[in-house]
Amino acid sequence: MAGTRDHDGHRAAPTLHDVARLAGVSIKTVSEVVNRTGRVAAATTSRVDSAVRALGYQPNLSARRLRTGTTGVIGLAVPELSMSGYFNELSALVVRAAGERGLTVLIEETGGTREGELRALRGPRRSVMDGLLLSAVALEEPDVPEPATLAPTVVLGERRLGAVLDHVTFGNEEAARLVTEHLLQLGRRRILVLAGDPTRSATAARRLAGHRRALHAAGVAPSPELVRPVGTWDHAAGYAQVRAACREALEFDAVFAMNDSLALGGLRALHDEGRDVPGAVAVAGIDDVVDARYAHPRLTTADPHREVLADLAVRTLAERITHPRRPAVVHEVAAELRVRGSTSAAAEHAPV
Amino acid sequence: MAGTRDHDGHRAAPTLHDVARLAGVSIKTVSEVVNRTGRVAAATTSRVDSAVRALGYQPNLSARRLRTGTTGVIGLAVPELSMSGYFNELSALVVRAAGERGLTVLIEETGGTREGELRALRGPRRSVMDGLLLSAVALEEPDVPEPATLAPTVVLGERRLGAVLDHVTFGNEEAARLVTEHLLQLGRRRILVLAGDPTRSATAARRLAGHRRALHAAGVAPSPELVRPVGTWDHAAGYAQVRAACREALEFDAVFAMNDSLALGGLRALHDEGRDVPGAVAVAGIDDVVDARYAHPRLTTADPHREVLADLAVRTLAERITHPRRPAVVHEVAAELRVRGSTSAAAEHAPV
DNA sequence: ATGAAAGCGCTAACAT
DNA sequence: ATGTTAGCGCTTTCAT
Repeated sequence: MAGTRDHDGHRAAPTLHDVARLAGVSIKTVSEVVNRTGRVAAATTSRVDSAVRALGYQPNLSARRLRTGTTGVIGLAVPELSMSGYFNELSALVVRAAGERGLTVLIEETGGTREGELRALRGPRRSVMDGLLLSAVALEEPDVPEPATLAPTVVLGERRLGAVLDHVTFGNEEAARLVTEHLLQLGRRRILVLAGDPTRSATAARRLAGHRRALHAAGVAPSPELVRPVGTWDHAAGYAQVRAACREALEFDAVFAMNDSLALGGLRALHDEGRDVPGAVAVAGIDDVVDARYAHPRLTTADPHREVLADLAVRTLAERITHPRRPAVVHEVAAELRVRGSTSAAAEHAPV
Repeated sequence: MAGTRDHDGHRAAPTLHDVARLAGVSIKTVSEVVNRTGRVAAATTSRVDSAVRALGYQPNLSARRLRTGTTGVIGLAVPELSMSGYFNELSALVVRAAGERGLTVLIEETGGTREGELRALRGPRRSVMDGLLLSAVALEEPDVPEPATLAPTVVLGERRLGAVLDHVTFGNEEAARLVTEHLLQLGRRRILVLAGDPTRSATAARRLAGHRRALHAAGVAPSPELVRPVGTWDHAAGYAQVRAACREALEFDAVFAMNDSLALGGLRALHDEGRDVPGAVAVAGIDDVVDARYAHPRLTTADPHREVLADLAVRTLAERITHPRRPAVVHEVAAELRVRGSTSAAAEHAPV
């Protein structure tokens, strides 16, 4: 019989013990066979293997973790898994990249707050994971616990948590600069900015900085009234702000959104207001989300190369897990401008 | 000193023992204080609490699980977390709903294959989770292990895994019927169907059945050439099939896509082909993805009420975890038609 | 009200 | 080549 029944008639999962008894060997031998470690005689191995199959034995990862500190589970903490957009796509890619390395991903939302990020960084959930990928937006350097205390951690996004932790970052400032430069080159001078709060989000701060730098380089004075704050970085916020700007008769000939969701919301608002895109208003975002490529018109944006980023992040974390004492590394992935129909009518009819 | 240093100078996480020593009590007392269980004197409690804070103690969930079989981690196994679309939004909602109940979500991709789903159902990862939410598309009833063997499991999607497991399903057939009826009422008779493989996906089979039922009820004969197979249910596939249909000069006055990603891809293809939507071709999908509401024109679709679904799923699983022996339950969430501009020009200018 | 100790399933010294 | 056993951190009976 596979396993033992508890008083309820419920069957407990078979353990090494059960397998050992069935195969007539010691549990150590079973452990070695299961993990393909140590040298076990071929005959014994196959006997154990069939016992494993007969019982449907599966190692208990909690027990293994308790003993060895390893589970094959890594954590991914993001501000929030909104319905659509960057973190959603990123986590899909992280799950994929992790899966390719035999790792499973535990997803946590931090809400983008200091408390949430601290909870991810040192909360009890850490004890089931081998390492953590943290998309930090609120955490400040002094919050980071003494490195020796910290289990393997890789920070995603702006480098802000000191030189102690590995970082995989994306050129946020560069991306915003590229997009803004592109709009300026098209002759646009009144660029509406859909901007996250730079005091609460490092990403927002970097992107705003890049935008300003491009304006400055082109000799265009920044107009405070063109910067429209958004709380959440989603379609609804982009729609609301652009719609409001139109109603207020604010003059603008371009929209630079800090991400594609905002841009797509803004695009929709412009349709509803009857403004021609890109004729009257050019629109661009950052992220190169899938839906950007299928919008009407297609959305010009900066591609952060999320696949590269996700793969690099998982690889860096895997490295850190196997080599906890190596010095911290920093990887930066460059952004790439994708010009499409929302800024250039010519680009709209190029091949997909 | 917080914790002990290992030979490497690396600091081990503090344990109940460390806290007990610092507070001058036994580890049992500490355990009771940490879990707010049993009656401990107020003075002792506060002494322990400050020791916990001083050391930054965090319970080791692997050890707890080993002892009690509980971690606060649940699994979510989906066919695949594509870049955008249904499962993406669903998992975001599940993570949210789980978070509200203090649960964390371990995400797994099954690839939509029998092996992948079996792996999720009985693989070693189960030993770190309290329960599993399984979006089964390939698994057949006989694959399901004897229920007594199985840890808490709730199946999402079509009811196909017998009466043994809890199911939270969505009215797939109903949804497809609603959408098709709507298109027929508009006078459309040549409906192009972007259809997943009904032999490989139960969802596809149900949706196709609903579509056919609506056709039949309206006395419209189904035309095999109008059913275009798609491998993946994403934008690219929808784009490719609609584009191909146009090039082949296939006549159609509507597109019914089995999900919104396909529909949005198709919509883009129609733009590129210069077909008027909804004038020449009406387009509708299923899922009510965020981007459907911001597409141009806005996409008519069937809303599966994902929030309700996600919440119900998590709640059902939580119930199952606390009451393993209760009889299995089935919940079905009804679909709701959302008429928008992609089928009705009038609807396009209604309030968002 | 608090403490001592067993044992969850596993790995890895240490024995044989 | 295989077996015995300690102990990872925790909860929980059983004593006190």
